[in-house]
Amino acid sequence: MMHAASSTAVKLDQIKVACKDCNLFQLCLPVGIDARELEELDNIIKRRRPVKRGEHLFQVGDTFQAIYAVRSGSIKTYAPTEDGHEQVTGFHLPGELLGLDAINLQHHPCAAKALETTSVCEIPFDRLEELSARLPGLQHQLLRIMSKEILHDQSLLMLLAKKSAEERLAALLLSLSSRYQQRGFSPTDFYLSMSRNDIGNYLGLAVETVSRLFTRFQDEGLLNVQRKHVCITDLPRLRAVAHTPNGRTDTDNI
Amino acid sequence: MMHAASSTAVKLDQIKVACKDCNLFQLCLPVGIDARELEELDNIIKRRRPVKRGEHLFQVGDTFQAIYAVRSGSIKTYAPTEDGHEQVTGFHLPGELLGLDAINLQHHPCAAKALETTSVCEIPFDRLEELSARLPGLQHQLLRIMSKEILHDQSLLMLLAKKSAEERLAALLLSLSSRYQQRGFSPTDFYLSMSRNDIGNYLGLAVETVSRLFTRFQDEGLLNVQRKHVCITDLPRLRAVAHTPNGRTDTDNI
DNA sequence: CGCAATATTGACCACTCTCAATGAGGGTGG
DNA sequence: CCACCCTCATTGAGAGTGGTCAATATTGCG
Repeated sequence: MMHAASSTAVKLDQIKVACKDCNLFQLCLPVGIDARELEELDNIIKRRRPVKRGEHLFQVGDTFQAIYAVRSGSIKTYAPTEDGHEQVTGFHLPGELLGLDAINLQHHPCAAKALETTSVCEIPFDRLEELSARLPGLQHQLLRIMSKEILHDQSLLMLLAKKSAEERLAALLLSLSSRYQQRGFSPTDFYLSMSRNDIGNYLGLAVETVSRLFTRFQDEGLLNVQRKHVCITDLPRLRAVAHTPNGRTDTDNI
Repeated sequence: MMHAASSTAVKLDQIKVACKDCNLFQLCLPVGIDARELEELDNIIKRRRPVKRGEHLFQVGDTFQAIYAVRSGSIKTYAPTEDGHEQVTGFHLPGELLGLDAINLQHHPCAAKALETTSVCEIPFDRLEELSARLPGLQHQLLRIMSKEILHDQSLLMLLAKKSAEERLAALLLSLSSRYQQRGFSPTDFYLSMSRNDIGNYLGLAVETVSRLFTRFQDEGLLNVQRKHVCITDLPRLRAVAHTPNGRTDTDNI
């Protein structure tokens, strides 16, 4: 009995760790999902072999089968525009989900490419849907997550519609900072896995503008930047530049 | 019996009509929801007294209780920005839902104001969630709708990040055109219920720019515009200006 | 080591914003 | 019914942010 109990405890713990590792806590933690339910959720999650830099997790038009959670590394999603160019729609760091935009049409409207060696969890969507029909808590979380995604996009809209180049880049840096911090990494010292091109594309700016802004920020003593390595030296002043009131803000969603 | 059958038929028909009227077909039609389920859905929908021009359906920060479907009229949603201004996040025409961005935080991140006398259906969200846990078809539709919303926002992102003022306004007009057409109204002849200010705000442009573009489009023979009344006279060429390949496009989502 | 891709920096210019004035509706009250 | 006002829309002139083009520097990779 003792043994059994212990074994169960270990098992549950492993599940929690795996789940956390997959960063699916956002799927299960916030509202009550009990141990059995957590295990059911864990059962449908597949681990995939790591995706190498430049490889695609999925391509535009691929039929939709699963959503993905980044475990480590980073992914960029981008969509082709009518005029043949592409628009970067997001950078996905550990703990973040991607693929939710494919549910409606059952195929991926954007492609997902690894910015570095990246490991992800794959969550078959039909099984998730099935499961969430049985677990109200899970259904609720799923809806919350999708709502959060909508909110995120809306805050990006604001950024693009109203903010200057300076404010946009500052906001992106603050967003990365806060997202890294949430995952236990340094909020002031991190590597940009994406190119200047990706950043410019994402923020609706020319590469040259992004480059100039990085040097300007550095000249103004806000940060040190050396190629892909960024070290924010004056977070409060960077927040001022972004015009986001200090403390936790919408930038969490950028 | 005859009587009973007839009565049932009428009842179902009424439900369908009401449902269509509420434009909740998107919630139930596309995938199989049977008559009984349709009735259950219909039962939780509330009709509200019409909202007059300038009145709010909800305010920023209001606790989230329901999502809304526009039956007739039009609604604009807008969010306050940090610097005290506001950002218009969407125009909602008959048949379109609003409030999905409030699910995550349980309060409305944006306000909804009627642009004209507008009637809406109110769908209490807790009851919808409850119902969709029992009806897999409904759950699926709900997720699809939210995914569609995400897709919509992403196409807007592209608009704001990459397109010129000209392309933006053309895209908005085409979007309105196609949405009116879907509802059985003329795709070339309609009233703009929103002000130039709202349009500019939404598209990330100054009012003056919007105004100048309207006159330019008119001078170029693309449309006639007189205050709020727009008559598109050269749809193909307007599409060319928007740089959206002809036929049905993403603009449905703008 | 050399090529290719990515970043940085500079000069110039265009698009769009800002500021300012005028014009057009729409409602209210005299 | 008209005068008035207030909001909204239009139009013009000037300025500035950010884009484009081009050259150079740096890094990574075969």
